Amino acid sequence: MVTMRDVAKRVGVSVATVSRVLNDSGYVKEDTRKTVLAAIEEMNFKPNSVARSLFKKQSKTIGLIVPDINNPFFPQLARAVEDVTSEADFTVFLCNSDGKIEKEIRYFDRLQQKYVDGVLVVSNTLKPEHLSQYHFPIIALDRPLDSSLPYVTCNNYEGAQKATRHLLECGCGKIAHISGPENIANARDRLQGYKDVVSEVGLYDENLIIPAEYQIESAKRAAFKLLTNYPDIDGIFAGNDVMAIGVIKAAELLGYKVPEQLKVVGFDGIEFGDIITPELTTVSQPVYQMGSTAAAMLLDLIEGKPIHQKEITFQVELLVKRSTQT
Amino acid sequence: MVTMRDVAKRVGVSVATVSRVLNDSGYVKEDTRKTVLAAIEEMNFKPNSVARSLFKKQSKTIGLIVPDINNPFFPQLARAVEDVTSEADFTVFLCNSDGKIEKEIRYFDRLQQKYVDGVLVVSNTLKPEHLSQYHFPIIALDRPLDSSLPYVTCNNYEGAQKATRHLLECGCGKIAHISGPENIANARDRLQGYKDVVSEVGLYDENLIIPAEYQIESAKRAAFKLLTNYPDIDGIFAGNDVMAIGVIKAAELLGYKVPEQLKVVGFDGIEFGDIITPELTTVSQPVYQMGSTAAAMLLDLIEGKPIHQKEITFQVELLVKRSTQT
DNA sequence: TCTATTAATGTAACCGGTTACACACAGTAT
DNA sequence: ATACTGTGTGTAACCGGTTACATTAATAGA
Repeated sequence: MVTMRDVAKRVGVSVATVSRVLNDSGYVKEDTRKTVLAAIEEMNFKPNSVARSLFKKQSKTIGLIVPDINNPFFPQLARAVEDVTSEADFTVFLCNSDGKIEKEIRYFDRLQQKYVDGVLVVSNTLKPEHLSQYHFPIIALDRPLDSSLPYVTCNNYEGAQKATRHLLECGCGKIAHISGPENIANARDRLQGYKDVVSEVGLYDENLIIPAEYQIESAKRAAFKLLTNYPDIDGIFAGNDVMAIGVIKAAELLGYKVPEQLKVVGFDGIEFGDIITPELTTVSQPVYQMGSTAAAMLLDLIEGKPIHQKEITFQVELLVKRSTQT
Repeated sequence: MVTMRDVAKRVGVSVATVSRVLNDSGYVKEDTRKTVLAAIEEMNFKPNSVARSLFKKQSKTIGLIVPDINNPFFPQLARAVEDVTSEADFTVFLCNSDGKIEKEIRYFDRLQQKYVDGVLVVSNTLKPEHLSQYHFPIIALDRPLDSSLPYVTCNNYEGAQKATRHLLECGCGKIAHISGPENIANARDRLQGYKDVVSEVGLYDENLIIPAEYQIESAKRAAFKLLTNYPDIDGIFAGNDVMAIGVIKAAELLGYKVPEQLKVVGFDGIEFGDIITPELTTVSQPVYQMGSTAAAMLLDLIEGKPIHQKEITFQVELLVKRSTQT
């Protein structure tokens, strides 16, 4: 590997001069600059970022911690984050925590040891006391961690209301909800949005709410149970799209016609909602935008820029498709 | 940040001794070891991996370059890679190249500057002459790059044959193929597998082959064209699952009943093949296993272990579902 | 003419682990 | 008593950029 000293020796200047050329700092005579640049080119010298990191205590690197990149929501997010940070010459460490706090902490430690400049994290479990020891900016994504930490999320409560109202408007009289895991904030918000709307019109019934795991199979089982116990259910709001797909699968198996006999709404707006038959009505989050906004915010924090807004909540949009057509 | 010197000072030993304790190297008296360990614990000292990297010229870090993490094939791969390497205390840089060679090279340069210990890359464009300047192990994933480079892939040719033969066995007499981009090796292999089988039984017709982009919309258009020009097509083998979904969507719009009038087979075995109606018959690749194998191989290369096999080809499996039911 | 000031460059310490080498001392073989 | 081996520890150079500080020359201002 060619080092700065090699370049300096070749040109006959000191390493300081080469460094100055490289960083456009201090005074360098135009002639010298050109010679140095030529030598750098010729010798194919690439500065060693590890050495630089060591001295500067920053690495042009960020960490992205998600529960599982396999969950269709996260690749979009990861892509957005990578696009924005890569543009600013940063590189992204990808970490899968499975939502387990030990893994999250292990990753945080590792990332700190590698001098990451900041971390974006999707977590339900981390508390301020875990995070206080890390001296780099942290932004929570999708799920707020703590009021002291900046976060980017979407309006889950309102989205759930929109979904539930839409089912009412479609003429549904018995609307069930398959909710996400209770320890996930957005699942609680969505549940609350549903509850408030059905209560408003006097349709609240706690037996029509079943929690599941944000996964197809688990939602399928939940839907089975619901539809078996209450065959007259005519609308189901699922806590996310993946679960809504499970609902449609279950309904199909039980001989329900969607949307004629049963209408289904999901949440997230993942791409695959469109491939199921019938296409899925859903509350769509601007996932890419959420990721890119969070990433841009993190870069600002890293550069020490003031943050205009510590908490950003994106609005969601109801996309009406076949699964709720009247 | 607590440094080794802080710990050394506190205990009253030299940094060398602390380092020996940390690395279990050289001689350290049992008493000393305990005192040092206690101080490390108490002071919450975490060794700085950047400093270590600088000296050791390796970073416990690898790069993973994929075209686009949004493509449903890659999250699984990424997850496998991260699982295996994380276990060995490595961290993964995620890079999205969009299949563009400039981006790929930019990432390679960046990764080299960060002293990555190795790279896993999915690419169609990189040539040995681009790669020769990088002095860390590289493994090609999914698509072989060059005979000199180790790679992990699956038997695309045979898989395509299986798919096509299956359509024949289902009684199809006019079988079309929507192929992937010509510059992608696996697309060429799949095309060839198809061609060879239809030729064998005298059904080859070049008009029944249309190239598309490994994407839903593009495949939808291709299927439209095929079915419009040749309404008696009764079987379509799509180059991947995403395209197969496009085919089913197109068939639906044109009023074809799948599988009664038209049978469809995909390739890849992505999870979402099961959510479409009818569920998709596909040639399934062991994606997770491919990723974990490649990662394990890379770790071996990094540790200087001999590689038993430079080229690993996984067998694929035909999963028969509703979309080809007779 | 003498002192500031700016331009241009070099020297060396620094970031924080790692390790070659030196040294000291114990125990053992000769 | 001498030489040798094994144990335990410290000193300082090293990895490769960065930058505070020093130095020198040249130009400007008094």
